[in-house]
Amino acid sequence: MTREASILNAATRVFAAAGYHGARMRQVAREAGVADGTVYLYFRGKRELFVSLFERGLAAFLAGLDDALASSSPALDALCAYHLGYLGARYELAVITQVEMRHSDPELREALGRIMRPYFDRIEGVVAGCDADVKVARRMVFGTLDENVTAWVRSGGGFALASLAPEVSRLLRRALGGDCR
Amino acid sequence: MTREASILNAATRVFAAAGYHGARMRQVAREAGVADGTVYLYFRGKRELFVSLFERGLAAFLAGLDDALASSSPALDALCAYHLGYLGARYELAVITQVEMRHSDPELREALGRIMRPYFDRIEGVVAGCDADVKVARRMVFGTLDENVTAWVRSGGGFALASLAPEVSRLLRRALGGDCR
Amino acid sequence: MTREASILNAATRVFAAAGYHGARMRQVAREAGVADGTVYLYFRGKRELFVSLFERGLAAFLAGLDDALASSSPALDALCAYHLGYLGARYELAVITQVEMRHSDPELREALGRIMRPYFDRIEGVVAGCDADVKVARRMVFGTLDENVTAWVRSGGGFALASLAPEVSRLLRRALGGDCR
Amino acid sequence: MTREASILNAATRVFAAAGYHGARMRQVAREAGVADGTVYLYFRGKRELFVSLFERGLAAFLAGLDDALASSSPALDALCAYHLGYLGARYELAVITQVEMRHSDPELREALGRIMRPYFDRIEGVVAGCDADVKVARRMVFGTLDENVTAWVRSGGGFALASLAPEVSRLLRRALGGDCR
DNA sequence: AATGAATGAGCGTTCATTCAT
DNA sequence: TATGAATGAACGCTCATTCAT
Repeated sequence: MTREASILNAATRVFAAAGYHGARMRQVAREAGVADGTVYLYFRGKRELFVSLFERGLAAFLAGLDDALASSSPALDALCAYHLGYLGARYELAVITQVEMRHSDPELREALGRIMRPYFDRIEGVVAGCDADVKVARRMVFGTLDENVTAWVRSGGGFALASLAPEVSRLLRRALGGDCR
Repeated sequence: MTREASILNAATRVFAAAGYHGARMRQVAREAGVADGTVYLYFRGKRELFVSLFERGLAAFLAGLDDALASSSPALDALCAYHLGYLGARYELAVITQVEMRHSDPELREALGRIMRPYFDRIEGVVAGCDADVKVARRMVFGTLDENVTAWVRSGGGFALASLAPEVSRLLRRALGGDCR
Repeated sequence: MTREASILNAATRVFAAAGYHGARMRQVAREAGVADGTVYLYFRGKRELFVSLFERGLAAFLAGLDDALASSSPALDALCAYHLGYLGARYELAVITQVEMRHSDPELREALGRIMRPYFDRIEGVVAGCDADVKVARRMVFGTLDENVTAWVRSGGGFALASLAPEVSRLLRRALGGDCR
Repeated sequence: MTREASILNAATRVFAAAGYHGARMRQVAREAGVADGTVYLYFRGKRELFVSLFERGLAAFLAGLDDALASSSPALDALCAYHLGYLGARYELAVITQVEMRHSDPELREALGRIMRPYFDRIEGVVAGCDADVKVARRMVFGTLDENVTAWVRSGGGFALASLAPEVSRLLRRALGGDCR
């Protein structure tokens, strides 16, 4: 594993456990097995480390999403199953997503918003053509998925997140009208 | 206005403007027109101040909710209109809700979860009897409303939040099945 | 002694012993008998503390200078005796003056230059009317005095600085022409 | 140009621009076109690099001084003209001299003092035999020259330093008595 | 000789909270 | 109750130096 990967792995654990503000760069370094200063050779600072983490997490998520949407239908079902399945298998990533995505630091929030944009676009692509305002529909889809992830995280991962997919997608399909996808 | 109310008002402004971590107790005191130490005569500390704010905000919200649900139907429509109308008229409260509700501090998060519980119960009451898993349905309703509030806050209040209510409730009604309420 | 005075006293010792860059705010606080944060209640930061020190040191110096010039003549002799006598009795102030007055930090240097200006003006007042370019003369007077202080500081205070005054002023008087003051 | 010379050249620029404390070894290496570690093959560390710079600067200065003193008289005039002319043509060297010669780091200061010794000896040789204490006279000569260089550096090189030589040496000659050289 | 990735000690400053008045 | 001066623990980041290659 490269040093950069070690640091990102460590950062995932530390940010998930302590949150952005509670996370200590020293602990990231320690858990990555590098010196404090080494982290700064790979990332400009705490914020860039966090944003990188988020960015790569979403990039990996999106990379798999395309396959999932291509190989299964209806697209909405595939999306729900993928979203819940992906995060349901990555508790720490889910925690980071839930806890930190809505952040009070304006620059950080702006960066995270930018990163999420491509996912929102995919969702809008999926709901386009349904009998629904595309933005409201997108917010419904994302909000519903996200709120279920939140509940799962709040429960400490106490149930199988992926098992919610059928009911979630059934309701969403019904919401968006019978024959849009 | 009592001193306690002054402090809570000031805290609303400060927390909304700067977020929980960015907020300074000194500024709360200053804006409330009291000395630094005085805040601690009314609230145990920063966290309790924030939680109190949140608690009272939700209590007021819930107080009006009952009337709204009683005076209009279907209940789901009333709920959506009320949620979006209430926060759409209280930008700072909406900011606080969105930005800070999912928080990394475990104790704080736990407290906020406890506070939200009664609202979740009302929503579950509204969706009970529908053809849907009650918890998933509740998460869909809240997640959808919440995500629309988030979008509104992100836009800086750039549109009329309440105007989304018809479309939001149309989709939610359809999701939950024709004849549940 | 007020807290502010304690801090300035401590700062004098610490800056003299370690220089600006070597000085530690923690040690200033410790020697002043206050907590780290207390220093920042009285001074905005390290630089302002240093500049304040310098400023007050020069203000006190200038306050006495007027009396000295008024009560003895020729003015040039009075000036030399006062300069060498004053710093000769204040080793730490002399160290700070010598070591730190020409500083590489541009903002700091600018501030120190501004502070010195009034003294330079007095010197120019003393040499005005002599058969000499007033600026060059001022630089000669100050440079000569200053270089003798430097030598004294370099020697660790190993001789009586004030005892140089007669020879210094004799040479300076001769330099500036017989009958200017 | 040898690597060592490249490094010294780069160091001159960097130290002059940023001062000793503001200078970064990395930038010296970068400007010299070598790797960070390479600097340490030629100089033990930052301090030795700075001292070497100073040492060679003064050595070159002194090498020319002998010729100047030999070829022109009176010696004092030659000295002044040479000092002001030399530094007036080497702004960066002048900056380094002014800003850093009186330094708070005790070891560094001691080293710089040792390096200056030969120049002081030459000056004392020039003023020996005058009607003046030789040390006080030397300090007057050096202090006057140095203070004029300081003023020139403070002005950002805004006038011709060498043009001050006639007035400076006129005053110094007068100070030291008519017939010493 | 040369490289440059890695090190890790070190520090100015902030701010929630306390407590003597 | 109210004050606000005082506290002091806590932390992100820098940078001179090292050393395996």
